Formats: sequence, C-alpha cells, structure tokens
Amino acid sequence: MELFREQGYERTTASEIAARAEVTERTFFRYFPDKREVLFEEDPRLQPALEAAIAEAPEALSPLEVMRLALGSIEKLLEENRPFTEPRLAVIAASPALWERAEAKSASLVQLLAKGLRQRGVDERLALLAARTGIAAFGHAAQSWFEDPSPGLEVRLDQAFCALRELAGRKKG
Amino acid sequence: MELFREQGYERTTASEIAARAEVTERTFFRYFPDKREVLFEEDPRLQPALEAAIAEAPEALSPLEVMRLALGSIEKLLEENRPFTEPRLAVIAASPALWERAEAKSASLVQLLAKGLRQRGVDERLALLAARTGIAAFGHAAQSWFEDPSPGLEVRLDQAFCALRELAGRKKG
DNA sequence: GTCTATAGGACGATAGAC
DNA sequence: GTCTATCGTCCTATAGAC
Repeated sequence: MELFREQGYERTTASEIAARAEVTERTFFRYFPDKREVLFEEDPRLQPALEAAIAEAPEALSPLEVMRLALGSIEKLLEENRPFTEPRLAVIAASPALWERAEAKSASLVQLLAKGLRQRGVDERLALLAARTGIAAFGHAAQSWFEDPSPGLEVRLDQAFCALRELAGRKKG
Repeated sequence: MELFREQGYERTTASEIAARAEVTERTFFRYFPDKREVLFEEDPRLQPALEAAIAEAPEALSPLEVMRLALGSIEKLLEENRPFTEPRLAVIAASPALWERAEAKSASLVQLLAKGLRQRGVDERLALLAARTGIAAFGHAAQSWFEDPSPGLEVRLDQAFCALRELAGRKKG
C-alpha cells in the first residue's frame, strides 16, 4: 500500500513490492498467484460466514430474503475490515486492471451465494437471479454505508431491498 | 478461433495468432490492446442501440421497465451474432482469465445502462441498482434463450422479469 | 507533403517451469 | 532460487493513400 500510494499501482513492480517486504520476487509470487491479488486478500471468515448464514436461514424465507439476511450478517466483519478496505478501494479505482479483478471477485461472490441457495433446493437459474439481485442491492447499500457509516449496514440493506421492491413492483413510473 | 479450438487459449501465443493472420505480432497488438480482447470484439451497433432504446423509452416507464424494453430491443442483433457468440463462449468458459474479462465487460454494460437511466433523470444510485437488476434478469433470460432459441428473447425476458417480481414481491417463500 | 498502417528491433515486467 | 517464455510497450523506419 505504501508503494501504491507513492507511485500508483502500474508504476510499482512486483520486484519493488517484494523488496519492500524483504522477500524475493519469487516468494512474492508464491504468496500471491499474480500481482493484482495483493489487493484482494479477503477476510477468511467472510465466505464461511455467508455460507453458514444461508444454510441456517429459516425455511420459510424467500430466496431474496435469504440474501438480505446473509448479507446483513457480515456487517461486523465488514466494519472490522473497513480501515483496510477503504484505502484499497482508492487504489483499485485508479487502475482498470484492478477494477476488472474487482468485478471478477464480485462475480465469484455471486456464485457462492447462488450455490448456497441451490443447496436449499432453489432452482439453479432462479438461484443465480436471486444472488445477482441480492448483490445489486448490497452494492446499493454498501455505497451509502461507506459514505456515511452512522446508520448501520442493516438499515441500508433494508432501504436497498425496499427500493428494489418498488422498482420491481410498480407497473408505472 | 481455429488456434483456440485446436490448442486452447492459454496454449496459443499472440505470436501464433499474428502468424496465422499474416501480420506481425506488433500489428496484432495495434489492433487489440491485449490478447484477451480478440475474443470480445462486439457488434458496434450494440451500444448505440441500447442507448437509443433507453433515451426513447416512454416517459411513464419505471427504470426497470426501461431496462426490460432496452434489453428486448437488441434481440435481432444478438440473433445475428449468435453464430459467432456461441463458439466464443465455449473458449471463454475454459479460461479463468477470459471469464474475468467477460465479467468486466458485463460490468461495463451495467455502467452504460445506468448512464442511460441517469440521463432520464433517475437518481444515480437507483440507476445503478436498476441496471444491475436488469442485467441479472437479462442473464436469466439469455441463458434459457441460448439453450433453446425457439421462444424469442422477448418472451424469456418477460419470464425473467416476472420471476424477479415474484422474488422481490412476496414476503414469504 | 501529410497522414496512417505495418514492420522491426529492443526491452521491462509478469509469471511459469524446473 | 534460477532460468526462461510470453505479454505488451517504446521508438524508429518504411510503404502506401489521399
């Protein structure tokens, strides 16, 4: 992060990062499959938390309600990680290559959520639709939450899913 | 495509592609900013068609209805391109690097749609939510349409948006 | 003559093989 | 840890279009 802030992501070589970390370049690539990944290490508790939340959600909930519940359940984790996440986002936003990787990560998350829904017996295609929609709502919520964290993520999520319901529901603008 | 099918994407070098196309490697990179892009050239009519459809949609439509209309309007274009799209998808699915690029392209499309909505006066964040949701529905529709093209894309889209409404609307599964 | 497209050589960085 | 292939960029030169 020091190097990236000083000279930007593209202008920083893997070799420089390795040197700053006092390891060899080869060791760097043993820890990270490629250069971009240094910026995308995620909390190892995140995926299990989501999987558990989906698996343990009440039977009666609709797929989208499961998404709402699962995404709300990681608020504390995200809150904890915020100090690290925020500066990363600034670096990521400045580089197309990193933006691309970020989109891929988001898509992987969608796959994870969809898998969880399928294991609850949701039809494959519907699971994907619900997962994508859930992430769309999460993006809506997370964005406003990052700008102003005072109302919790849960509140933002409720607002997002409410907006979604309005979007989908009304037959006229 | 010949080379990719023979030996796969990763095992094919830019140099080989250039040779097969009877240009030099340098010329190849003048046409395509990077190796992946050869597989993602899109119909130049696609983006303008979407932009126009959004801009010209009736005032009364809700943001999501505008998405439904715009995405339905490109059916003929997609139909035309299907012979090229289908083999490409097979290659893309086989390579993580290409899958990543595909996700990035999808994200760009979301940005395009959101921009169109914003120009209709839709709030920035709501536009993004509607665009993401619209693309989620489109994915649902396109998948079943690719498996069996006989009922048109329009019908599939209606089914997808209907499924979405059910997902969002009902309070119980 | 100017503008654009291709060619060519050299080179740095990423990342894989061993 | 060493070695090397591949990607992708920079710079310059040449050939053709207008």
